[in-house]
Amino acid sequence: MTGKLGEPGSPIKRSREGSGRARLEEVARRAGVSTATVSRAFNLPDRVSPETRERIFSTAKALGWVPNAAGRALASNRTHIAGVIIPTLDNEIFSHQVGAMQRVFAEHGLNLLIACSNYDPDLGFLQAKAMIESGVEALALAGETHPQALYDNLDALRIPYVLTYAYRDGAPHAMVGFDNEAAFVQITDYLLGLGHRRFAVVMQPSDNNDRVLSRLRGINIALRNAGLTLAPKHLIIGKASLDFGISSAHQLIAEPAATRPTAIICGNDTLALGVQIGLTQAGADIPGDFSITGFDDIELASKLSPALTTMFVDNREIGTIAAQQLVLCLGKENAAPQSHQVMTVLRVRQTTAAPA
Amino acid sequence: MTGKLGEPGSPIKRSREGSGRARLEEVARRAGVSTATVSRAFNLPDRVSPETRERIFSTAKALGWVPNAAGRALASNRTHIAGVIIPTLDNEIFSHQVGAMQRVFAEHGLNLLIACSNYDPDLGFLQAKAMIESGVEALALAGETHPQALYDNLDALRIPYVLTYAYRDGAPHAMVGFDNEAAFVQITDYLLGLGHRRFAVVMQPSDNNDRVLSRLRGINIALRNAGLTLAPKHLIIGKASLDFGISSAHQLIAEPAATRPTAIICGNDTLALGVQIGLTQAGADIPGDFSITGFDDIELASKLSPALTTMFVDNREIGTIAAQQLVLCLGKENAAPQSHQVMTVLRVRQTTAAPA
DNA sequence: TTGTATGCGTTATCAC
DNA sequence: GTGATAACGCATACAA
Repeated sequence: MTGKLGEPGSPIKRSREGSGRARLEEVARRAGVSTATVSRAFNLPDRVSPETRERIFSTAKALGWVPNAAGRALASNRTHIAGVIIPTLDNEIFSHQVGAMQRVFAEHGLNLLIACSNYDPDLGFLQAKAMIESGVEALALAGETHPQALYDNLDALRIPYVLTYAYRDGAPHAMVGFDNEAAFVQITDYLLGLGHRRFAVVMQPSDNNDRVLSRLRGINIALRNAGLTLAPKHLIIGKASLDFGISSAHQLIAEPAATRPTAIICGNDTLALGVQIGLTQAGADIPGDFSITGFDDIELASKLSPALTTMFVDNREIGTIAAQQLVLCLGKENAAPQSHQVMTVLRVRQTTAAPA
Repeated sequence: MTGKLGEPGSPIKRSREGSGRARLEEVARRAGVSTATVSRAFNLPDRVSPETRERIFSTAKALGWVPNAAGRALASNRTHIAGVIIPTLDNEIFSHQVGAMQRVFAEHGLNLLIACSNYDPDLGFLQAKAMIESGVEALALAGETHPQALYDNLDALRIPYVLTYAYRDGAPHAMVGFDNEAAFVQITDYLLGLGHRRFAVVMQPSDNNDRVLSRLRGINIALRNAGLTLAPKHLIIGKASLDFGISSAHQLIAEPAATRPTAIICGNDTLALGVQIGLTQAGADIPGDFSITGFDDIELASKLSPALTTMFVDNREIGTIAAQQLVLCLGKENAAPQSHQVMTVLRVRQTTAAPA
């Protein structure tokens, strides 16, 4: 039934449907070598004589043979697939991270599966399960808020993983990111240093979002250290869109000048730009009447007038390092990915000044 | 050697390293059923009695068993993996498309591989090959400019594919997108209708980019029909960044007012915003001195002052439809994906007016 | 350097 | 409804 006596013309009787594509075995038969040699020709070319190697390559090409992923994965116990789960691709923060990861993985012969959790940890868990069933060898997850069962599954299956966009000393998992809390302490301290005493915060929703919670914590810590607290009505939470920034601005400027905040800390540059647009529409002067800070430092932040004071985060570096850590783990047995803290940079521009 | 007599305690002697994870066979042994029944319990639950089914589920859970992707794929001849290749994730145009695709694929139990070609068709071909070797069942490719060998490979392997972000009547491949040429004819005609006669174009590079070539063609056709031509120095090509838009603006405003263009057609909203910023910096009045058009209608376009006249493109719809077409093909044998034209909408706002 | 034989973990066929 | 068993396509230990 096997190999060497089979005439090329007689199709082997099959009890099941195959893929219908050429198999390595057929390449071997036509090249007059064994299947082992064909396999070696592609995977360990040095151990095959140049002549037979070339013969194998050309007959494979003539047949249009492509190694079957499943067969290869089953025999070699490697899928060459990694995965990443992020909240959404609509935020350039994450698309930049994913783009950088994909590049690193591709350089190491790994394909990248991607899925979005839509800020829902349970959906993220489902996506991760689906990826595991597709045989991912490593996984990158945005943020720290994931079901314990996910971590348990990954540990049990010995799938290395890193958490991105966040970093905490002493965290129980490998993290590649920055300290969100410290970053917002820095922003708040900077504004306090300018003399601001009345603050507002325009932030994206904190549900299931450890990064946002850290940021709020950072702001509150810095304010408390200055003997201040954030008035509940000055904590404005909503979708990270220009529109929400604009409407928040209108809400803030409607207050009497005496109690009105003089500094507005925004959760990201989109919100900050929205606030800036809204305040400008209302005739306010920036930074004369209000100081505004953003976060991320998107390209537009430095080009508008007045240019936005914000915190630079290198999301591509986060993606690159996270992927590198995972690639490293796939080399060694039992290697665990290392945490890595990425630095942020406060970029002081024109939307901040001392209060009037 | 097999199953039913093996004591749970005695590890089966293996001549090779396995995955080290629990196998379906062990679930079967512990549940006191055959491997076939375990497989059925998960894949065809109706054909297994409720009691044994539950018993199987619980022992599988207790063992932490996860089906091996390779084994399953090899036996079932399905990987449940689709792929998408785009130029870059740094452009929200594509990240929105990918996000929409991922959602549709996930709803149909398919995981999504992603790769970026960086606007290099050869790199794209390599990425596609890598995906094919990972067993993708279907592929979405941005644009039409791909090596013929790629199309040939996909056809030979019977992997259904669609091209996105472009649409042409009578194209040889399934396409989901819009007619870039017609869209720019429309923009140009609109400006001509306002009375403009001197045009400039600020466009992203056209190398290996059929979409950009179509756009330029559209502009030139519309101008020619009006008896006009674009002066070479008024075709400014460069990276689709704010900075390039700004520098292009400075270049244009440096010309003597008599020969200066009165309308500036930009390849996308980022370039248009850059031009707008650059002209405003230079003290020009918009739309008094210059009319500006963008493309894509990003959120910011309608919020800035003056609001940008641009063309709306629903990239999420493109991604959704492309993925749906591919999913449809995976159902039937020999089904080919269908082309679908997505409509664009000219959104006239404040950056365009009749020339002085 | 090359071939032989076998296992990788699952599904599908067929018989019961 | 269930079990036995043969594929699925490839890689690799081992022998030659």
